[in-house]
Amino acid sequence: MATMTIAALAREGGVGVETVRYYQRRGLLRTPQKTGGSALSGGIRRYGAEDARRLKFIRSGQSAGFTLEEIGELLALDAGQDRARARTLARERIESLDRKIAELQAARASLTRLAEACAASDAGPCPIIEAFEPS
Amino acid sequence: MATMTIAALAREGGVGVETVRYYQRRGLLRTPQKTGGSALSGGIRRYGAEDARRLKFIRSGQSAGFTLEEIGELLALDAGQDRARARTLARERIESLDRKIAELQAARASLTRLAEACAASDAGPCPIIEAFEPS
DNA sequence: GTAGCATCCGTACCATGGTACGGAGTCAAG
DNA sequence: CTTGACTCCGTACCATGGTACGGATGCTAC
Repeated sequence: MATMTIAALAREGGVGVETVRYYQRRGLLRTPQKTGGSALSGGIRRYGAEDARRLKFIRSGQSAGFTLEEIGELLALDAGQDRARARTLARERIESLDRKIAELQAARASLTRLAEACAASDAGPCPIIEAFEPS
Repeated sequence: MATMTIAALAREGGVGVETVRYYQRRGLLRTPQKTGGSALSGGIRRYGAEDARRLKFIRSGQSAGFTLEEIGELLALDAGQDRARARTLARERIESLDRKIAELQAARASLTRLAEACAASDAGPCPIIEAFEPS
């Protein structure tokens, strides 16, 4: 249940070794006991499927726009089972996602207009700035 | 044509004075000549509608996901009229926006599922992590 | 038993996009 | 002609999310 080296774990999660260590420092991933090693020094830490799952969760949370701090809170809630708080976090994040999506769609529309206008004629000023102006 | 103080310009653009200065340092906004001032010292810089327009463009560009560096390039292109490059930038950014929008929509769907599952029962583990797992 | 990797760990550094500080100068009102 | 708000400018600092360095140790294969 704990067979991976840190490099294998990082590969599983699609991140670098240094990033795994960073998440450990941030308290998002555990730092397992070292196996082997002579009494008081050395040894290698080994990771298992649960660590990989957590790491993947962190990445998913990031792409959902959570900060690492919020992800930490979600992970804590997962353990503590504070359902109300979890629902609140989820709702807030959904609202924030909706705002961001609308914003990006508006930006996309502006840019599309720009590209079309720019492609339509080769004379006159390219309406880059105009495409962004409050329409 | 150049009547605003830096604070008025900042207010117009919905940013802070320090942010305007930062954009000047980054070369995104001009730093106009000082008016008044005794020969070699002092005076106040004044800004006009064109500056406000540029500032708003910067903010729009940011919400479209351009970095300040890319915005700088767009502003330069606006002057230089390199239409091909402008179109390329716009196309790339649209593709990037599409990817990002799809990602956020996927995240939203995940979170919605989470919230529903979490609301549906008050027993068992709240499926926070499960909602994010590769579905 | 040693070469040649990988791991461990602390610490330093990086990019991005600002925000704050502080002292000197400026300007408008009273 | 002073007070008080604003400006100017350099420099320092901040948060976020990493990335890099380097010496000591560990592990594995030959």
